[in-house]
Amino acid sequence: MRYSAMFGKTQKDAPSDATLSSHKLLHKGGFIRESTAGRYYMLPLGIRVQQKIINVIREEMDKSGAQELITPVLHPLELWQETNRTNTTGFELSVITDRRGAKFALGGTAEEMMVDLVRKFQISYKDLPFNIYQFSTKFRDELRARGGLLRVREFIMKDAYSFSTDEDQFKAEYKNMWETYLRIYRRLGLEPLVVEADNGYIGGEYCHEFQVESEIGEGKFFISEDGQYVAHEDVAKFIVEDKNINEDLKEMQEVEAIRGNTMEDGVKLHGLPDWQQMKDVMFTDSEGKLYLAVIRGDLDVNKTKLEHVLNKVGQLDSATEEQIREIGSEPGFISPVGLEGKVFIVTDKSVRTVHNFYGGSNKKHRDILNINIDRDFKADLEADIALAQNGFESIDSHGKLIEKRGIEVGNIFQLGYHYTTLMNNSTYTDVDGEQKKYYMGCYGIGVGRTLATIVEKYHDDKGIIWPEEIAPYTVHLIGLNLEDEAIKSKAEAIYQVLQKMGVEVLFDDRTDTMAGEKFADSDLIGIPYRVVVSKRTGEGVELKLRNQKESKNISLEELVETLK
RNA sequence: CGGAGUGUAGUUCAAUUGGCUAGAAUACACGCUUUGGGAGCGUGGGGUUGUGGGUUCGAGCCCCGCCACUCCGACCA
Repeated sequence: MRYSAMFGKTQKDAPSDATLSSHKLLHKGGFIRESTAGRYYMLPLGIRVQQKIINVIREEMDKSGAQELITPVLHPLELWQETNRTNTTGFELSVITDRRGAKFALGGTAEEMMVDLVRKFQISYKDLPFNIYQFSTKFRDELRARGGLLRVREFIMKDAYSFSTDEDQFKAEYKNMWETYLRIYRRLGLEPLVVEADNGYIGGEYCHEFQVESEIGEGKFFISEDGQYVAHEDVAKFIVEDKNINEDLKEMQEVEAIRGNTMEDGVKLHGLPDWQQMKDVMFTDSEGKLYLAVIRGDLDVNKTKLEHVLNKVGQLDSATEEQIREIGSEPGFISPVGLEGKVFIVTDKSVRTVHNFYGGSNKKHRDILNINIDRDFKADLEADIALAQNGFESIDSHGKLIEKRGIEVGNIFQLGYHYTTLMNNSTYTDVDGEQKKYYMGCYGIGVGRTLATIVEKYHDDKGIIWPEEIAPYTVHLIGLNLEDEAIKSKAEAIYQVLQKMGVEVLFDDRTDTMAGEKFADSDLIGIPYRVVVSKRTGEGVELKLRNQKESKNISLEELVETLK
């Protein structure tokens, strides 16, 4: 490709609102251009990188035994109604209506479509297991797009769906995908951590995220000191040590408490440790039913865990002050004592590590001292609903938990019978002639996000440093002094030779551009091999690798040998 | 959805208290010059100041509505 003919040139300035390196560099380098929030044009340079990433994923997926196909972008809305996901998805479904009035969802994920496709066939147990996947544009009406390509509203995703007879057969495929993903990311120059995570609206019981460690990442997770336990904040487990559990139970006592509504206010007023305070957080579901989460004062409630133990995934919100007052309590002074029967009380296991809690009384400016579970109130449910924090002790003696941030570049989900239970006729014929439900899994990789993550990891202050496997071109050939016919024809000749060899070359053939500008562009674009032809290079050329400082002069033969 | 903020040339930004034909840099086009780290000179094109209304002799600037975008949070991969 001749630079002079390429659509989409480099640019000195990045948009003023771009904050991330990947966003700035991809914009300046001429890889992407903004359309509206969270939607991007992918320019010729960007497409080449994207295509190479896709090819790596495709090769490894095919090697794993998965089979590529494609589903329509418009999903009949009835399918989403069948699984009751028109309301429960985390992202807003975009729905359009055709001229006959038929409604379609713009696909954000394709479980329903794949199950619907599979049930159109007469599948026997002999056909199982299989794994089908696609690359397609996904639509997610994110509340807030951000960070260049990292969180967008339209993006290409590789999504795979496995169908198995049972959990055992599925687990083999889950492991297969796990290993396939690690191979894919290794080829892309990424080393993600595999993090236990929450299934969210996708459904199913367990899943893993592939997180590339990064300060700009949105996902928070924990890794144990020995590296054996890696879990997302939503699901991370930890040991809650006993506090004053040997102290005798004292008599409950209501006292005046002129204080503010925060935990600190309580600590200050009573002069007692924060862990002895009872923290009470009120939640409501979509029907207005109230749930009181009770936890030790030094811990926080993990809403995801709470939703799971209540079987209300994605359905809980903080209760409003009005709702709290309606049941006879008071914001900032909530207590489980006296609320039994009025709300559903869930206590964290940490409530059993402390005696003689202090906390609110459901009355403004009145607190209760020496609250004890069982004696003074009863929980409707006891569970682990606590949020992990940096430095907490991990379970199973893996050491302390270390907090990390990461970019989630992919995930693998166990779906089990979730979709095949909700969708009619999604069955295969087993050996005994019975119709049985499929055991499913799904596996996603965000292509654009992966691309941006690679840039986040591979760049310097001058530009991108693409790993060779996915660089838009292998060689950036720079011609200087091109007004000199001899030099010009030599550069042209090298361009032809490399192309004939099958080497992908971007040839900076501009005659009206300063040398410095060409070098700056080449650093910005980040192609691995920079080859300069000029009056200085004589019979040979100058070769410099983008990831190295030194350049060297070599002969044409050596160049050909290097790039073979 | 809550809080904060911003919309002026393709881009980055100016424009005094509300006052003359809305400027500069960069990018783009042409000419000259120049070719090892974003060079120089000259000329030129490029704006319904997001949008609709209002106040005013006069609005880029003040007021109101709407739209878009950004940041923080909530939400979510």
